Amino acid sequence: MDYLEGLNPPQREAVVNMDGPMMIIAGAGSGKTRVLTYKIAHLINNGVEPFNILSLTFTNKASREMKERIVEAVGDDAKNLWMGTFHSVFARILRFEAEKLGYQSNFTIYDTEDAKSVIKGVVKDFRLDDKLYKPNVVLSRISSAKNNLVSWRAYEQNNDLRLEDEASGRPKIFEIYKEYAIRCFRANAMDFDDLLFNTNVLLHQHLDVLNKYQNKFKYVMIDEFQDTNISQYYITRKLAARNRNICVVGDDAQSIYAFRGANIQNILNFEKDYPELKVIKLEQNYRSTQTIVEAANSVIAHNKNQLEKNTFTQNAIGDRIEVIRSPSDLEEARSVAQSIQQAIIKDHIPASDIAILYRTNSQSRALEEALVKLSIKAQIFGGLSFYQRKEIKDMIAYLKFVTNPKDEEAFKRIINYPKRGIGTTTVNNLFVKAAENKLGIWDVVSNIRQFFGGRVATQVENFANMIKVFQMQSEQKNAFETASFIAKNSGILRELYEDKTPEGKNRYDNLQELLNGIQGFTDDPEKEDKSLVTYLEEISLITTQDKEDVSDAITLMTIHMSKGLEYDYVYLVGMEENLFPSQMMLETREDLEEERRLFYVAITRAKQKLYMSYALQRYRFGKQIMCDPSRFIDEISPQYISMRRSSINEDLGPGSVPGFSNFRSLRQQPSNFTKKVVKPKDDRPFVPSKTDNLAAGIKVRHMKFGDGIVEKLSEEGLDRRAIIAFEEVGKKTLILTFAKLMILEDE
DNA sequence: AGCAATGGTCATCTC
DNA sequence: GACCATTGCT
Repeated sequence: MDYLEGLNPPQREAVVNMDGPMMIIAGAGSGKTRVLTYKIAHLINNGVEPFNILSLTFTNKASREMKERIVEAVGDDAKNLWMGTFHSVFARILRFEAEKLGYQSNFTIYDTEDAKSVIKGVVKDFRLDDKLYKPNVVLSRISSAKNNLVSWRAYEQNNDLRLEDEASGRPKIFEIYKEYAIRCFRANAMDFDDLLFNTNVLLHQHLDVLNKYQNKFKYVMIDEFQDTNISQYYITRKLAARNRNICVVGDDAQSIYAFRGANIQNILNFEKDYPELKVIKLEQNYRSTQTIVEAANSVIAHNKNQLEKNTFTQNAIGDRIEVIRSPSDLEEARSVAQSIQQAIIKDHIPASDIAILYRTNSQSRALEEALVKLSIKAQIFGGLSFYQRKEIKDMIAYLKFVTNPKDEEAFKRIINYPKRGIGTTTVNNLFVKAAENKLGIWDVVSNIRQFFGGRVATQVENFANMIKVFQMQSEQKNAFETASFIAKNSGILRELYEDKTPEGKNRYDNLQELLNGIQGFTDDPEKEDKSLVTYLEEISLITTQDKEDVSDAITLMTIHMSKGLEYDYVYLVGMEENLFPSQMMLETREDLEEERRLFYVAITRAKQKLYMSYALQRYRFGKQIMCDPSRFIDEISPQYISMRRSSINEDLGPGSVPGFSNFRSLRQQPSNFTKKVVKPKDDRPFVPSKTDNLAAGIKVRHMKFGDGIVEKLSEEGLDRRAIIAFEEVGKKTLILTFAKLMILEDE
């Protein structure tokens, strides 16, 4: 078949071997998405029914794109594939089977904010010290328990965990876990971890269900296997137990999600679980230049724990990695922005092929401002997502409460928003009454006269009646009609409309945008299930990468988010000790190795050119602090790096760069540089001159381009530029803040 | 009840 | 610098 022609031998082997367990170790840029796509297409071509194939990916976007490509290859049948993220696929299955676990199929999904709010409530009700039992800490403890399949009952009986908690001064965690679980269940709600945990419970306790899905999923594929946790691994192992047609794809060098329970051991366990395992290594990188691939290899070699593999490329050698040093974070942002402007203008790189990557979201701000100054369009991923904004969460809380009136978090958001005179005291009384009578909050609210009288009862009754109308609407109308009705009649729309401040205007627009989004969902002919519940599920499980790309803009995101993506030019900023590697990852070897894998991921995003940048001082936590360059820069073999400074006025002397040893070394220079390096005509040492007095007609020398004559000077925005006619490489426009030029005075 | 102002605390990454 | 929780005032 012709689609096999374009594959290299290991890729082809991965595609044509259909049956039995397989592990594909796929280095960065080795074409694994292609392999996975072809493999599924190949299965379908060979008679496997699409609805017998389960394929788990990392983002919804990835799965959507993959599905589209398979549809193109084998036809509409492929739409029946089960494809999606772990969370979305198993949420779907849990809805079918919810009753078996005592949930209702309209259960809501609690996001992290909801979860923390529940925990806050528990800590308060238990009269525990909220300085000690911070929601973040408690939640991550509970989360990692669930990801390791430790129920609250098991937690209670687990001495090791209890001792750890005692050692950290938080002996009551297990009680909070228990109460948290009870409250979520009472609210008919599952948090992210529950979606996986409960799937495990389902497959474990209900043999009929297990049988059903084992028969259904004759082939199971998992992408980004290195990022799966125990809970996810057990699910797939159980599902594949009958047919043993399980194919996992991953790269241990790119495992960067240990903090959310990912277990790199899964890859090693895999060989134990399936002795007949076929292992295929995709080692040829089709993405990046040789310099980038080898630089990345030289970095990852510092890690002890890794599978043996040898990634290589036949691509051109390419430019060295340029390291930019700046006096401060603001200067850094400016230099990077200028360099990007140059890349767009001079190298004709489309903005959409350029990305700035950083370790923490907070770094985006300075960069964004610098880019705006040069009018470079940028799209920033991460930070507060659309669905996390207050006005959006409020509206969604209405939708959630209407579909699931047990949802206590949604209730708390909407009971007094917009203001209807039901304050915290009243709300607390309602909850107390519910607890006393062992009822849900809605049971009390919807029958308020049985419990309260007076003004309170009137207000609450009005609220309950309103919700009842909404519920009736939702039974008769589609998601969009229901949502618009609620927006109008709850008073949210008016509330936001009347706020004439710019922020208020913005919130109003956001709400309209949300309604548009819901309409888009209802009108989408591809969607078979248009219920509100499905809509809510979809937006709860959205991944940050699912956002559609804005064309014509450069991309700013964290390194974590960039996994799986690629760009021609990549700027990796904030290469400083305590920032990257993060100071929180310095304590153990495992942490540092994970951080190094993150660095590896960052490097391997670049196709053509990679810049790294660091600042000598930076604002952090409201203070200006001094920074040292990241140790990671030193871990790249020096022959792949070249060094420059953002400002030519800085003192230039060997050894003036702390922690940076060999930047001047020209040894082992790659031979077929894509950009030609011009040899100077004499052997005078290259010393950059100040360019203040530069004028047309002056002869200058450039490190890379050789000798030339200044033709014209100009100023654009903040930069001074010079057009220089070089003898060997022709005319170049250089930005003088960057370009290191040596004035040849003897001419 | 509800608002505005103040003060204290805490800073990764994310489904 | 951002997000809370509390306080004090109406």
